[in-house]
Amino acid sequence: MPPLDDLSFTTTLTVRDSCLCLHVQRAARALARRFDEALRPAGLTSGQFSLLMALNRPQPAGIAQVAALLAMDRTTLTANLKPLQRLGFVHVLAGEKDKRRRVLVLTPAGRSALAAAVPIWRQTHQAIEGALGDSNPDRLRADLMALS
Amino acid sequence: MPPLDDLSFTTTLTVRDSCLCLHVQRAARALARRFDEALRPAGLTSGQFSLLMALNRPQPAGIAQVAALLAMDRTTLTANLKPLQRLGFVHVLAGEKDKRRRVLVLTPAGRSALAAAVPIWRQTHQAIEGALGDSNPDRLRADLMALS
DNA sequence: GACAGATAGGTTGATGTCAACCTATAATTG
DNA sequence: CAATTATAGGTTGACATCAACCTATCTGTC
Repeated sequence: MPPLDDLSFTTTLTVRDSCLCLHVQRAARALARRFDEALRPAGLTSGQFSLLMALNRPQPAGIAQVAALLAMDRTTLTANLKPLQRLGFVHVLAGEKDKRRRVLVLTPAGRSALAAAVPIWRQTHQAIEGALGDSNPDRLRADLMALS
Repeated sequence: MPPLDDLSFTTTLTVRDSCLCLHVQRAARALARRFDEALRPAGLTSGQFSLLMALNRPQPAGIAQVAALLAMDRTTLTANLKPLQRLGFVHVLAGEKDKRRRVLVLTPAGRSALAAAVPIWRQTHQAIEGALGDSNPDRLRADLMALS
Protein backbone atom coordinates (compact mmCIF):
# COMPACT_ATOMS: atom_id res chain seq x y z
CA MET A 1 0.00 0.00 0.00
CA PRO A 2 1.41 3.44 -0.93
CA PRO A 3 1.78 6.15 1.75
CA LEU A 4 -1.40 7.65 3.13
CA ASP A 5 -1.17 11.34 2.38
CA ASP A 6 0.70 11.45 -0.88
CA LEU A 7 -0.83 11.65 -4.33
CA SER A 8 1.75 9.69 -6.24
CA PHE A 9 0.85 8.12 -9.53
CA THR A 10 1.10 4.81 -7.70
CA THR A 11 -1.70 5.95 -5.39
CA THR A 12 -3.79 6.86 -8.39
CA LEU A 13 -3.27 3.46 -9.95
CA THR A 14 -4.19 1.77 -6.67
CA VAL A 15 -7.44 3.73 -6.44
CA ARG A 16 -8.31 3.17 -10.09
CA ASP A 17 -7.69 -0.55 -9.87
CA SER A 18 -9.41 -1.23 -6.60
CA CYS A 19 -12.24 1.32 -6.28
CA LEU A 20 -15.49 -0.63 -6.17
CA CYS A 21 -17.47 2.55 -6.70
CA LEU A 22 -15.68 3.18 -9.98
CA HIS A 23 -15.95 -0.45 -11.08
CA VAL A 24 -19.66 -0.56 -10.32
CA GLN A 25 -20.35 2.77 -12.04
CA ARG A 26 -18.48 1.60 -15.12
CA ALA A 27 -20.44 -1.62 -15.26
CA ALA A 28 -23.68 0.27 -14.60
CA ARG A 29 -23.09 2.63 -17.50
CA ALA A 30 -22.09 -0.18 -19.85
CA LEU A 31 -25.05 -2.39 -18.93
CA ALA A 32 -27.51 0.49 -19.14
CA ARG A 33 -26.25 1.38 -22.61
CA ARG A 34 -26.51 -2.22 -23.73
CA PHE A 35 -30.02 -2.78 -22.42
CA ASP A 36 -31.15 0.65 -23.63
CA GLU A 37 -30.08 -0.28 -27.13
CA ALA A 38 -31.63 -3.75 -27.02
CA LEU A 39 -34.90 -2.45 -25.57
CA ARG A 40 -35.22 0.48 -27.97
CA PRO A 41 -37.57 -1.44 -30.33
CA ALA A 42 -39.80 -2.04 -27.30
CA GLY A 43 -39.91 1.70 -26.56
CA LEU A 44 -38.39 1.36 -23.10
CA THR A 45 -35.09 2.20 -21.49
CA SER A 46 -33.40 -0.20 -19.09
CA GLY A 47 -34.45 1.96 -16.16
CA GLN A 48 -38.06 2.12 -17.31
CA PHE A 49 -38.08 -1.65 -17.77
CA SER A 50 -36.87 -2.18 -14.21
CA LEU A 51 -39.32 0.36 -12.86
CA LEU A 52 -42.32 -1.16 -14.64
CA MET A 53 -41.23 -4.58 -13.36
CA ALA A 54 -41.13 -3.17 -9.85
CA LEU A 55 -44.71 -1.93 -10.32
CA ASN A 56 -46.05 -5.26 -11.56
CA ARG A 57 -47.28 -6.71 -8.29
CA PRO A 58 -50.52 -8.00 -6.84
CA GLN A 59 -50.91 -5.15 -4.37
CA PRO A 60 -49.92 -1.75 -5.83
CA ALA A 61 -47.22 0.01 -3.85
CA GLY A 62 -46.42 3.56 -2.82
CA ILE A 63 -43.49 5.77 -3.73
CA ALA A 64 -41.31 4.83 -0.77
CA GLN A 65 -41.65 1.07 -1.20
CA VAL A 66 -40.75 1.14 -4.87
CA ALA A 67 -37.87 3.55 -4.28
CA ALA A 68 -36.49 1.19 -1.64
CA LEU A 69 -36.81 -1.79 -3.97
CA LEU A 70 -34.79 0.05 -6.61
CA ALA A 71 -32.33 1.54 -4.05
CA MET A 72 -33.28 4.88 -5.53
CA ASP A 73 -34.00 8.26 -4.00
CA ARG A 74 -37.68 9.00 -3.51
CA THR A 75 -37.48 12.10 -5.65
CA THR A 76 -35.68 10.25 -8.44
CA LEU A 77 -38.60 7.86 -8.62
CA THR A 78 -41.03 10.76 -8.87
CA ALA A 79 -39.05 12.09 -11.82
CA ASN A 80 -38.81 8.67 -13.48
CA LEU A 81 -42.56 8.18 -13.24
CA LYS A 82 -43.31 11.28 -15.31
CA PRO A 83 -42.49 9.93 -18.79
CA LEU A 84 -44.22 6.63 -17.95
CA GLN A 85 -47.34 8.51 -16.88
CA ARG A 86 -47.25 10.54 -20.07
CA LEU A 87 -47.00 7.30 -22.08
CA GLY A 88 -50.02 5.96 -20.20
CA PHE A 89 -48.05 3.06 -18.70
CA VAL A 90 -48.57 4.04 -15.08
CA HIS A 91 -51.35 5.69 -13.13
CA VAL A 92 -50.61 7.53 -9.91
CA LEU A 93 -53.64 7.47 -7.64
CA ALA A 94 -54.28 9.01 -4.24
CA GLY A 95 -54.33 6.57 -1.33
CA GLU A 96 -57.73 5.59 0.01
CA LYS A 97 -57.16 5.28 3.71
CA ASP A 98 -54.02 7.39 3.91
CA LYS A 99 -54.39 10.45 1.73
CA ARG A 100 -50.67 11.19 1.84
CA ARG A 101 -49.91 8.03 -0.09
CA ARG A 102 -49.62 7.76 -3.85
CA VAL A 103 -50.57 4.37 -5.22
CA LEU A 104 -48.64 3.36 -8.33
CA VAL A 105 -50.66 1.23 -10.73
CA LEU A 106 -49.40 -0.43 -13.89
CA THR A 107 -51.94 0.10 -16.68
CA PRO A 108 -52.83 -2.57 -19.29
CA ALA A 109 -50.73 -0.58 -21.78
CA GLY A 110 -47.81 -0.65 -19.38
CA ARG A 111 -48.26 -4.34 -18.85
CA SER A 112 -48.26 -4.91 -22.61
CA ALA A 113 -45.10 -2.88 -23.09
CA LEU A 114 -43.48 -4.89 -20.34
CA ALA A 115 -44.60 -8.21 -21.81
CA ALA A 116 -43.19 -7.22 -25.20
CA ALA A 117 -39.86 -6.33 -23.61
CA VAL A 118 -39.43 -9.56 -21.65
CA PRO A 119 -38.17 -11.67 -24.58
CA ILE A 120 -35.61 -8.98 -25.42
CA TRP A 121 -34.54 -8.90 -21.81
CA ARG A 122 -34.13 -12.69 -21.77
CA GLN A 123 -31.96 -12.73 -24.85
CA THR A 124 -29.80 -9.79 -23.76
CA HIS A 125 -29.43 -11.07 -20.23
CA GLN A 126 -28.40 -14.50 -21.40
CA ALA A 127 -25.67 -12.97 -23.58
CA ILE A 128 -24.42 -10.90 -20.67
CA GLU A 129 -24.29 -13.82 -18.28
CA GLY A 130 -22.35 -15.63 -20.95
CA ALA A 131 -19.73 -12.87 -20.86
CA LEU A 132 -19.06 -13.81 -17.26
CA GLY A 133 -17.52 -17.07 -18.41
CA ASP A 134 -16.98 -19.52 -15.59
CA SER A 135 -17.79 -16.97 -12.91
CA ASN A 136 -20.90 -17.64 -10.87
CA PRO A 137 -23.63 -15.04 -11.56
CA ASP A 138 -25.43 -15.87 -8.32
CA ARG A 139 -22.34 -14.99 -6.35
CA LEU A 140 -22.03 -11.73 -8.28
CA ARG A 141 -25.66 -10.89 -7.53
CA ALA A 142 -25.11 -11.64 -3.86
CA ASP A 143 -22.08 -9.35 -3.77
CA LEU A 144 -23.99 -6.55 -5.47
CA MET A 145 -26.83 -7.03 -3.02
CA ALA A 146 -24.38 -6.68 -0.15
CA LEU A 147 -23.22 -3.37 -1.58
CA SER A 148 -26.71 -1.87 -1.69
CA MET B 1 -38.02 -20.95 -16.00
CA PRO B 2 -41.54 -19.50 -16.56
CA PRO B 3 -43.05 -19.45 -20.08
CA LEU B 4 -41.53 -17.12 -22.61
CA ASP B 5 -44.33 -14.79 -23.64
CA ASP B 6 -46.38 -14.47 -20.49
CA LEU B 7 -46.15 -11.71 -17.93
CA SER B 8 -47.05 -13.66 -14.86
CA PHE B 9 -46.02 -12.41 -11.47
CA THR B 10 -43.60 -15.33 -11.44
CA THR B 11 -41.89 -13.89 -14.51
CA THR B 12 -41.63 -10.55 -12.77
CA LEU B 13 -40.03 -12.13 -9.73
CA THR B 14 -37.59 -14.01 -11.95
CA VAL B 15 -36.53 -10.82 -13.71
CA ARG B 16 -36.27 -8.83 -10.49
CA ASP B 17 -34.19 -11.49 -8.80
CA SER B 18 -31.83 -12.26 -11.64
CA CYS B 19 -31.45 -9.06 -13.68
CA LEU B 20 -27.81 -8.06 -13.50
CA CYS B 21 -28.64 -4.65 -14.94
CA LEU B 22 -30.99 -3.94 -12.05
CA HIS B 23 -28.59 -5.34 -9.46
CA VAL B 24 -25.71 -3.27 -10.80
CA GLN B 25 -27.80 -0.08 -11.04
CA ARG B 26 -28.96 -0.58 -7.45
CA ALA B 27 -25.43 -1.04 -6.21
CA ALA B 28 -24.24 1.89 -8.32
CA ARG B 29 -26.83 4.22 -6.81
CA ALA B 30 -26.13 3.04 -3.26
CA LEU B 31 -22.36 3.33 -3.62
CA ALA B 32 -22.55 6.73 -5.27
CA ARG B 33 -24.75 8.03 -2.45
CA ARG B 34 -22.38 6.65 0.16
CA PHE B 35 -19.23 8.08 -1.42
CA ASP B 36 -20.97 11.37 -2.21
CA GLU B 37 -21.81 11.77 1.45
CA ALA B 38 -18.36 10.76 2.66
CA LEU B 39 -16.59 13.02 0.17
CA ARG B 40 -18.80 16.04 0.79
CA PRO B 41 -16.31 17.61 3.26
CA ALA B 42 -13.70 17.36 0.49
CA GLY B 43 -15.99 19.22 -1.91
CA LEU B 44 -16.15 16.40 -4.44
CA THR B 45 -18.75 13.91 -5.57
CA SER B 46 -17.87 10.29 -6.17
CA GLY B 47 -17.97 10.84 -9.90
CA GLN B 48 -15.74 13.89 -9.71
CA PHE B 49 -13.29 11.95 -7.56
CA SER B 50 -13.09 9.16 -10.14
CA LEU B 51 -12.77 11.64 -12.98
CA LEU B 52 -9.96 13.60 -11.33
CA MET B 53 -8.20 10.30 -10.62
CA ALA B 54 -8.50 9.40 -14.28
CA LEU B 55 -6.90 12.72 -15.17
CA ASN B 56 -3.95 12.28 -12.79
CA ARG B 57 -1.45 10.75 -15.19
CA PRO B 58 2.04 11.50 -16.50
CA GLN B 59 0.88 12.25 -20.04
CA PRO B 60 -2.39 14.23 -20.16
CA ALA B 61 -5.11 12.49 -22.15
CA GLY B 62 -7.86 13.51 -24.55
CA ILE B 63 -11.62 13.24 -24.21
CA ALA B 64 -11.96 9.85 -25.88
CA GLN B 65 -9.27 8.12 -23.82
CA VAL B 66 -10.70 9.29 -20.51
CA ALA B 67 -14.25 8.46 -21.57
CA ALA B 68 -13.13 4.93 -22.45
CA LEU B 69 -11.36 4.54 -19.12
CA LEU B 70 -14.57 5.47 -17.31
CA ALA B 71 -16.81 3.48 -19.70
CA MET B 72 -18.68 6.73 -20.18
CA ASP B 73 -20.12 8.44 -23.22
CA ARG B 74 -17.90 11.11 -24.75
CA THR B 75 -20.54 13.77 -24.31
CA THR B 76 -21.13 12.83 -20.69
CA LEU B 77 -17.47 13.46 -20.01
CA THR B 78 -17.71 16.88 -21.65
CA ALA B 79 -20.61 17.73 -19.33
CA ASN B 80 -18.82 16.37 -16.26
CA LEU B 81 -15.76 18.47 -16.96
CA LYS B 82 -17.69 21.74 -16.78
CA PRO B 83 -18.10 22.05 -13.01
CA LEU B 84 -14.48 20.92 -12.52
CA GLN B 85 -13.30 23.58 -14.94
CA ARG B 86 -15.35 26.19 -13.10
CA LEU B 87 -13.75 25.09 -9.82
CA GLY B 88 -10.33 25.45 -11.42
CA PHE B 89 -9.48 21.77 -10.95
CA VAL B 90 -9.06 20.97 -14.64
CA HIS B 91 -7.79 22.88 -17.64
CA VAL B 92 -8.93 21.92 -21.12
CA LEU B 93 -6.27 22.85 -23.66
CA ALA B 94 -6.19 22.56 -27.43
CA GLY B 95 -3.94 19.85 -28.81
CA GLU B 96 -0.58 20.95 -30.17
CA LYS B 97 -0.07 18.68 -33.13
CA ASP B 98 -3.68 17.70 -33.66
CA LYS B 99 -5.92 20.71 -33.24
CA ARG B 100 -9.05 18.59 -32.98
CA ARG B 101 -7.85 17.15 -29.69
CA ARG B 102 -8.61 18.55 -26.26
CA VAL B 103 -5.91 17.89 -23.69
CA LEU B 104 -7.23 17.46 -20.15
CA VAL B 105 -4.84 18.72 -17.48
CA LEU B 106 -5.24 18.41 -13.73
CA THR B 107 -4.32 21.73 -12.08
CA PRO B 108 -2.43 22.00 -8.77
CA ALA B 109 -5.75 22.92 -7.14
CA GLY B 110 -7.33 19.79 -8.60
CA ARG B 111 -4.40 17.74 -7.40
CA SER B 112 -4.79 19.17 -3.90
CA ALA B 113 -8.51 18.44 -3.81
CA LEU B 114 -7.78 14.92 -4.91
CA ALA B 115 -5.05 14.44 -2.31
CA ALA B 116 -7.39 15.67 0.42
CA ALA B 117 -10.04 13.20 -0.70
CA VAL B 118 -7.81 10.13 -0.78
CA PRO B 119 -7.87 9.44 3.00
CA ILE B 120 -11.67 9.66 2.96
CA TRP B 121 -11.77 7.30 0.03
CA ARG B 122 -9.50 4.83 1.84
CA GLN B 123 -11.65 4.78 4.93
CA THR B 124 -14.95 4.51 3.06
CA HIS B 125 -13.66 1.88 0.70
CA GLN B 126 -12.32 -0.25 3.53
CA ALA B 127 -15.73 -0.17 5.22
CA ILE B 128 -17.43 -1.18 2.00
CA GLU B 129 -15.08 -4.06 1.32
CA GLY B 130 -15.80 -5.15 4.86
CA ALA B 131 -19.50 -5.37 3.99
CA LEU B 132 -18.62 -8.06 1.46
CA GLY B 133 -17.76 -10.43 4.28
CA ASP B 134 -15.95 -13.52 3.12
CA SER B 135 -16.55 -12.78 -0.54
CA ASN B 136 -13.46 -12.02 -2.59
CA PRO B 137 -13.41 -8.37 -3.74
CA ASP B 138 -10.91 -9.16 -6.50
CA ARG B 139 -13.30 -11.64 -8.01
CA LEU B 140 -16.10 -9.08 -7.81
CA ARG B 141 -13.92 -6.51 -9.56
CA ALA B 142 -13.08 -9.04 -12.26
CA ASP B 143 -16.77 -9.79 -12.81
CA LEU B 144 -17.62 -6.10 -13.04
CA MET B 145 -14.77 -5.61 -15.48
CA ALA B 146 -16.18 -8.41 -17.64
CA LEU B 147 -19.52 -6.60 -17.74
CA SER B 148 -18.05 -3.35 -19.03
C1' DG C 1 -3.24 20.44 -54.09
C1' DA C 2 -8.31 18.65 -54.31
C1' DC C 3 -11.39 15.53 -52.55
C1' DA C 4 -13.26 11.58 -49.74
C1' DG C 5 -13.33 9.26 -45.74
C1' DA C 6 -12.05 8.99 -41.07
C1' DT C 7 -11.34 11.02 -36.54
C1' DA C 8 -11.94 14.37 -32.35
C1' DG C 9 -15.00 16.76 -30.20
C1' DG C 10 -19.17 19.98 -29.24
C1' DT C 11 -24.41 21.04 -28.82
C1' DT C 12 -29.10 20.06 -27.88
C1' DG C 13 -32.92 17.78 -25.80
C1' DA C 14 -34.82 14.21 -22.95
C1' DT C 15 -34.26 11.71 -19.09
C1' DG C 16 -31.88 10.11 -14.59
C1' DT C 17 -29.89 11.39 -9.90
C1' DC C 18 -29.92 13.45 -5.49
C1' DA C 19 -29.82 17.09 -1.49
C1' DA C 20 -32.32 20.76 0.57
C1' DC C 21 -36.45 22.48 1.50
C1' DC C 22 -41.47 22.49 1.41
C1' DT C 23 -46.66 20.92 2.22
C1' DA C 24 -50.20 17.84 3.72
C1' DT C 25 -51.85 14.19 6.43
C1' DA C 26 -51.56 10.84 10.17
C1' DA C 27 -50.38 9.37 14.81
C1' DT C 28 -49.29 10.56 19.51
C1' DT C 29 -49.36 12.83 23.70
C1' DG C 30 -50.81 16.09 27.04
C1' DC D 1 -59.41 17.98 21.39
C1' DA D 2 -55.10 20.78 20.75
C1' DA D 3 -50.28 20.68 20.06
C1' DT D 4 -46.46 17.98 18.68
C1' DT D 5 -44.09 14.81 16.18
C1' DA D 6 -43.72 11.51 12.52
C1' DT D 7 -44.67 10.05 7.91
C1' DA D 8 -45.59 10.42 2.67
C1' DG D 9 -44.63 12.85 -0.88
C1' DG D 10 -43.63 17.05 -4.05
C1' DT D 11 -40.55 21.02 -5.92
C1' DT D 12 -36.35 23.14 -7.20
C1' DG D 13 -31.68 23.44 -8.64
C1' DA D 14 -27.37 21.29 -9.83
C1' DC D 15 -25.27 17.78 -11.95
C1' DA D 16 -25.10 13.03 -14.74
C1' DT D 17 -26.25 10.28 -18.90
C1' DC D 18 -26.77 9.35 -23.61
C1' DA D 19 -28.54 9.55 -28.72
C1' DA D 20 -28.78 12.33 -32.69
C1' DC D 21 -26.81 15.68 -35.13
C1' DC D 22 -23.27 19.07 -36.04
C1' DT D 23 -18.39 21.29 -37.15
C1' DA D 24 -13.48 21.14 -37.57
C1' DT D 25 -9.38 18.79 -38.57
C1' DC D 26 -6.48 15.15 -40.23
C1' DT D 27 -5.12 11.45 -43.58
C1' DG D 28 -5.06 9.13 -47.48
C1' DT D 29 -5.44 8.88 -52.60
C1' DC D 30 -5.41 10.65 -57.00
